[in-house]
Amino acid sequence: MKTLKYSRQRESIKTCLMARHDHPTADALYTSIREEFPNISLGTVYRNLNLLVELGEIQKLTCGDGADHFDADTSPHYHFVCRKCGQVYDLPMEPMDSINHLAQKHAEGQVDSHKIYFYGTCNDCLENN
Amino acid sequence: MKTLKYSRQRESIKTCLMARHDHPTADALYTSIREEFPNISLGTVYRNLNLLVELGEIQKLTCGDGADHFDADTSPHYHFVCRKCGQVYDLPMEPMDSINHLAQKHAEGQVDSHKIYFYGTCNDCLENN
DNA sequence: CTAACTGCAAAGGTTTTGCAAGCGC
DNA sequence: GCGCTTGCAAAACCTTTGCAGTTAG
Repeated sequence: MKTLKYSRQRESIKTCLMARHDHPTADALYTSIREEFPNISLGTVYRNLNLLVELGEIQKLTCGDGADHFDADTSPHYHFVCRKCGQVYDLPMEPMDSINHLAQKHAEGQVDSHKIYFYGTCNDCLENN
Repeated sequence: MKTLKYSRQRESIKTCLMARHDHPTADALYTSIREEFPNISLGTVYRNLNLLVELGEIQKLTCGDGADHFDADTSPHYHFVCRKCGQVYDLPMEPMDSINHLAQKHAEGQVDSHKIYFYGTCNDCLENN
């Protein structure tokens, strides 16, 4: 077990992610952070995001558009992904705790968690046709 | 709209995928197909897999382990992903058709479909500790 | 003959990693 | 000072693409 040390970069990455609600990719976050730390490297952003995911302080979203997205909200909730623009939205609906047990009955193993992604077209893309 | 032409390679890719139930990655499928077509290229495998996905004949699974997996079963069903070995299993549970409507009430857009991935440890990995 | 398809190889995009220097404790 | 962290750059990895040759209709 390795001991964590404070780092201004990690602090900033977490703060910045908590302040946004658009579930940025590592690269988008990197662009933001560079306003405060012009010399930070993309490798550092990735290393810290992975570290924060391991610590359970943030979560990684793999919604199928190529790059992973990150979310500072680790409470159970679901996401809506626009297939046109790729934007990822929080979905303020009740988490379905019971479906882990439902899945458990049919799974060939121990079920711990689940993720749900809803797909469709967001209002912005519907309007701008 | 472009017209499709028959190709032995595409035929073989689909047949091979239908015969397996382990949701292979493009590369794993490529290795299999090479037994029948030693000269097939990975690019051809990707091109045809994407084509088959567009046609709705197979589906792509993005479960978060880096590479996409493919599934010849396009009927609505869910998947169980082992976090230890990365194996993807079919989950023979009832599809929850109603949750699209549930999500629709809270979504900032038009919801078309959803995917659910359950995560945990598969029996093989539990046994081999 | 024409347009779709192929193999090959190169390029593209995302993420990880090795290394020497820097910094927290 | 020790060891975690950083910046940089290279590498690894997965997927797409350009091209010239092949094949189905």
